[in-house]
Amino acid sequence: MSNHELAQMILNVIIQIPQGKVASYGQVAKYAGLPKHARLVGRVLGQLPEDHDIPWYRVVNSQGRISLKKLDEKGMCIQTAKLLAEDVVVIDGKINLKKYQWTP
DNA sequence: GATCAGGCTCTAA
DNA sequence: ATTAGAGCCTGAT
Repeated sequence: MSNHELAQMILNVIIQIPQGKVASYGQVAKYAGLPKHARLVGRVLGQLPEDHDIPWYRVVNSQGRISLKKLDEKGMCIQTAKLLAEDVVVIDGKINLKKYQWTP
């Protein structure tokens, strides 16, 4: 299958994350039917097309932390801000997964 | 926390 | 086509 299809599947899962909840990369990968492709999820998000309704900021790593690379300080800021705007408490780039992890 | 190893895709040579 | 390096990860040491 093409990488684009792959991206579609992943995005399709991500857009189903309800407001006020977050999901981990591995979780998204799993629900997209890609058990071990957590890293690919991150990659796809990084290469996002311009025409997206993707709440990428609701996707964090398995430890409830924001995994953006050092270069993306701004992106990280935006992500925390967006989450905070949705009633998700983010403290120093960390989220309480107990409360906010998405469980379909 | 920090480190290691495992697992998987992408890009470039 | 094969090889090598790197990446917005994960689970265990």
